[in-house]
Amino acid sequence: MTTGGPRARYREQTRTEIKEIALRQLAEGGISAVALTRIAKELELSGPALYRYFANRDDLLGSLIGDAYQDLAAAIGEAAQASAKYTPRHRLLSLAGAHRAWAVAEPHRYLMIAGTPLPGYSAPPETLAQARAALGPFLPLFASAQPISAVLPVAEQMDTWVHQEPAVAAWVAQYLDTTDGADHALAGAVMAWTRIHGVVSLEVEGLYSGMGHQPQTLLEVEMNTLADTFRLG
Amino acid sequence: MTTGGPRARYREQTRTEIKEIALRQLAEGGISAVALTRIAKELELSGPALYRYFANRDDLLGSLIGDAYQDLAAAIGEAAQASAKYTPRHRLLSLAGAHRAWAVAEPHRYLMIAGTPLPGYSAPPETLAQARAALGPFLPLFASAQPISAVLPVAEQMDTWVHQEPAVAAWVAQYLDTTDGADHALAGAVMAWTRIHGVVSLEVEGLYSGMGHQPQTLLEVEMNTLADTFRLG
DNA sequence: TAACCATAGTTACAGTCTCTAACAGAAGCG
DNA sequence: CGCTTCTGTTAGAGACTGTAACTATGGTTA
Repeated sequence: MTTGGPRARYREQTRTEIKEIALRQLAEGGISAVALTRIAKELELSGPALYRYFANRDDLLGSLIGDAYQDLAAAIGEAAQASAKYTPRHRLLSLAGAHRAWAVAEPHRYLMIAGTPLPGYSAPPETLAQARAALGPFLPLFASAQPISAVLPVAEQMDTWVHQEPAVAAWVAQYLDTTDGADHALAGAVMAWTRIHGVVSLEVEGLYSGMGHQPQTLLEVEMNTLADTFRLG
Repeated sequence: MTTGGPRARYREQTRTEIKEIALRQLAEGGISAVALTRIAKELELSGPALYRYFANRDDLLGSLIGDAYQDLAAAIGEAAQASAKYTPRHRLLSLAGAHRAWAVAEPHRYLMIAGTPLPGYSAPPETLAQARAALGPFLPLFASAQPISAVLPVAEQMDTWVHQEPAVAAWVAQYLDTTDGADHALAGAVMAWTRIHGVVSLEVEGLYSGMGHQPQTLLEVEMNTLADTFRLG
């Protein structure tokens, strides 16, 4: 679609080069280490030239955030494919493990999407879709679940949500054959996401340092107890 | 202790004035909005004067982080006192609610301690103690718990931890009369902390926006299921 | 009381960074 | 071939952190 002339091609290539250097800076020094001037220097360009490719620094970071979301969603999607034939409980552990593995491998990118939001940055509408792409593979695991009654308050809120917003219903329909059990599926997905984020963000932020447990083990326990709560097989 | 002459008093007062302005900047624009030059301008001082009071920007932020930890720990401690006579399950909900209430009331301060770590900032040793002060009140709730077997992997890791590090044993002893059940207590506290962080950080970071549930409800469900897992009364 | 000196403040400046303005050259397109 | 658009340049404004060198002041002490 954007395959215009050779000019558009060159433009796209320069954009990716810029992003590659930005990713390296991100990996080395965190988000605040991403500096347009130093990227320009490395490309042997002069500072303002970069503004031909990204409107400003937030635009560049937003692009990185979008890529990161997509990568994470892809990693989870692959795990979902690979584990499709196993039990829901097994698949839940698999998806959670894939989520954590990605985050641990790319801590700064994970923090960019799951950590403190940028000061003035407001996520573009696509972000919502990308977040839902990452969450979607969790839905089928809980579709036919029979959660214990303690979960009902959340399931009820999910029920009204899916009935009020057609976009949500459409999203759920992508991952579920029937819309039956959408409330349980959404409740399970949100709770899984929440617990995974709890374990993984504390690990990646280094707040578990000096504590005597392995995040991997904790994550497995969290997912197993969640599977119990939803009475997964 | 630091009550030296009048000079030390004035110094301390200026430090708190600086921190007050910094807190306002933090509340208004997040951590990146805390700027020494603008603090100086507001105090009608010239920029470099502030370096008499804080070695550098990280030093100032570190001081704010320490205060925030202490405030959060105090809020949780108060909730523990106020709910001391109730059931462990009720107390767990109470402590979690206090944690969340503090975070929602002071989102930027919460993100400062629980969010993306500062680039070059490495927490001073006191931070560990402060984190443990916030976690301590959770310990007694789980001291005599009989968790389901799924939790055992974590409890075992906690057991070796408390046996290997005397500092941890001492910390646990502050909140538990007996060191019996320290493994369950630590496992429960860490899991509670993890789940609370999961819910609250997603809420504060705005990642729940556009989702059809109330964080408060979700937090209660998370704590109730945790209480189930530990078979709390 | 007078001298002293640590402290709190100053200006000047170096260096980094974002981003705008004005302009120059070159590649593509009709 | 000429026009236009895109890509790049230099110059510079403005915000920020942090250092260096210097000055004034007020508490402490002989």
